[in-house]
Amino acid sequence: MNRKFKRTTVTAALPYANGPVHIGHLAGVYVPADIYVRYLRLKGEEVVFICGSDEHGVPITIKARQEGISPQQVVDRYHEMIKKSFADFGISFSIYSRTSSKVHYETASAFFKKLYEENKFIEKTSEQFFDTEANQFLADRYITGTCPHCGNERAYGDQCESCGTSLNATDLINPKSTISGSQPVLKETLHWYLPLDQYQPFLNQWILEENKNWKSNVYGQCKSWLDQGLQPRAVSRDLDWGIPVPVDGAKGKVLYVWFDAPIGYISATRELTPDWEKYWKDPETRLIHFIGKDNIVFHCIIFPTMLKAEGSYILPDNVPANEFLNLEGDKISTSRNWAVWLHEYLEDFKGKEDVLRYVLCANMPETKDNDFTWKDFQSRNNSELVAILGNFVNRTLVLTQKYFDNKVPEITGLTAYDQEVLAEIPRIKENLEASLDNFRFRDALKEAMNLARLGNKYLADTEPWIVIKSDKERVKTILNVALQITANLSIIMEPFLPFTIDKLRKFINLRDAGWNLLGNAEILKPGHLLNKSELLYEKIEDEAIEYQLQKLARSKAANEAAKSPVKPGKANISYDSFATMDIRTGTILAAEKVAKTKKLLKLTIDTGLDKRTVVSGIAEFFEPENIVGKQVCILANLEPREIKGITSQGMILLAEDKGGKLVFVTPENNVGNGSEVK
RNA sequence: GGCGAGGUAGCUCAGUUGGUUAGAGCGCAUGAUUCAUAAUCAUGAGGUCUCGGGUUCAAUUCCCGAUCUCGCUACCA
Repeated sequence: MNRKFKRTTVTAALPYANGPVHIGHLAGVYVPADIYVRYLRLKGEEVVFICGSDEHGVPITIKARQEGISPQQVVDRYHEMIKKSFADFGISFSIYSRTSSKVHYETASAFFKKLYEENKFIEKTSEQFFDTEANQFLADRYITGTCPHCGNERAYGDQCESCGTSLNATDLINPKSTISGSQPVLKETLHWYLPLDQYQPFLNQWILEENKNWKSNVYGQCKSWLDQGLQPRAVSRDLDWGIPVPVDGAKGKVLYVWFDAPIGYISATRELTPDWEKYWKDPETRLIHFIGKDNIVFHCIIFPTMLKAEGSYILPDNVPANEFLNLEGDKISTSRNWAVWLHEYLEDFKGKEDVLRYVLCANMPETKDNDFTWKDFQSRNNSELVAILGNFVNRTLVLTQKYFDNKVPEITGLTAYDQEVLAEIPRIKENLEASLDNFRFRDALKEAMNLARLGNKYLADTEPWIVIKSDKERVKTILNVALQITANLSIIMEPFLPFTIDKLRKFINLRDAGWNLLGNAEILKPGHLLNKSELLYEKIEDEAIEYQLQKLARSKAANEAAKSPVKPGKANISYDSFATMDIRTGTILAAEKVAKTKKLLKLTIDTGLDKRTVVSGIAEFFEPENIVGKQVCILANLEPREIKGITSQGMILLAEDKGGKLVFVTPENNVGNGSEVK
């Protein structure tokens, strides 16, 4: 669109190598990126399409530990799996690399080193848990202990999975290292921080002023971050899985995964070509990042800041982030196995790569979250791909076979209507280009389908199967026009449906048709011999859809089953430890919502001992006016704690059901306030 | 709670720099047609543009408030 650029570098978000790829990833990132890249290539533009596996970070080390294998084995497995399924699905990367590659280690190290040597980082020490037996610092996830909120003894350092509370590792009672089982100690550790705050003026200018044309979801999200004010962010971690910090005395420290991952785009380009610098440093190169909305802050704020700090790189021209795709009304979830996995789809629907590409493009979450349903998948296949595109092509080819021995007939004279129809093609091309140039993929696809609709209408209007009885000469022209439409379809559909177009090109015996031919009414010359044709698409029957729905139903059932078991009991304690808890009955005298919170109620409780204030996270389940006067149980000798500026003295006892719903533990009959519960 | 995005036909989504009859595809109804995978083509029904205020000659479009959905973020003793 913007003519000042000579070439384009397109990146697609690096998939995280701890699981396979699903339709959400595809619809959000890889399908649009691939369409865009194929479009540019067809136009003869210079473009590289960069992607690879993101293989560092704590979740991969945890998965490795759980399975008793090395992190490298985990990423090897998923890297191969992801790479293969992308290739089978026709995502046409120039290179699909990985962040555990040697080139990436060198690139990321050098990048860090340059910023370090030019004093672009700030250094800070902080206290973190350290395992003296294993001799290493512990990520929050590697620490378990007793949750100070619910008493669950197996809470993690970042979150208690029993009560859902997010924690700091230092909050845990009796913290334990999951590596050695020993009690970790707090120890000072040094880390490097990227001072994003120093780049705020630059970012404000660059994003808010110079890139107002970014998609509204992207621009809005950036503005929100910038308005809140940016903070320095650590770019290193104490971990043994990752790229070592290339600084003396930084033993046991690696680059934080979000720092090394985007550099992976650069590394992959280096791996692809010695001439990589022109794709990253030439101001005449246009850099485009395709990502999902969860990645906006990294690609619009952090990575550009890194590039800016480094100094020799260009910045992204656009970051067309998509929203999320839901599945049958529910959020896609890897852990809940609520997903359509690409590798499973390719098995279940062999030869139907383009059907999924089509459906995901037609229903792409461009401006808001969208829903994928199998019924919609079936309907788009049967009533659009089969009935409109496949059908038109088949009608045209079958008629040509029947009447003209599969040779392109000559034009014996174009009517005004013929000319009108042919003149539509350049108009469709123009509309489609305007859409694709602005990353409106759904519109573009619809426009491309309009050409097939035009073809069907043309045949219906000219009725060659009737005219053939009286005027074969006229039918020559009609089928010539229909064949030119078919040839044009084979160009305009190529970015969207590459597998289909492969087949179609063979049928019409046409090789190497570039974008510049699109709109041309003489692509197929008279006398040109066509090949034998087959159907481009077949109907998808109810059984296949039913099978997929049952598969999902099984996932759902498995999730329910996993949720139901009552949590395992805790270890025995002595009566004495129980007796240390002073649990009393009390009456709620007053209740009000704590301002600016979603869950908190400020309660005034008559405990018999005194009247005190307790803050409780129950606002989602109770209306303040409905609970005044209610008698409850309260843990009265819990250490007071300040919450949102209010000192909370004690804890109200509640029972929580499977769904997380809370109910009060209330004496069966009203008893005096201050009665002991034992 | 703060911030961001969104709430438009049965379904999935466009759109309106405020202006007479608000669009597309699918689905549905009726008709035409049979070259084609019962596919196609034409016509039609279907919308208080989430709700309530305000600005205006005029609001679905601008402003304010409410409400619901999604995301980021705070919070949960």
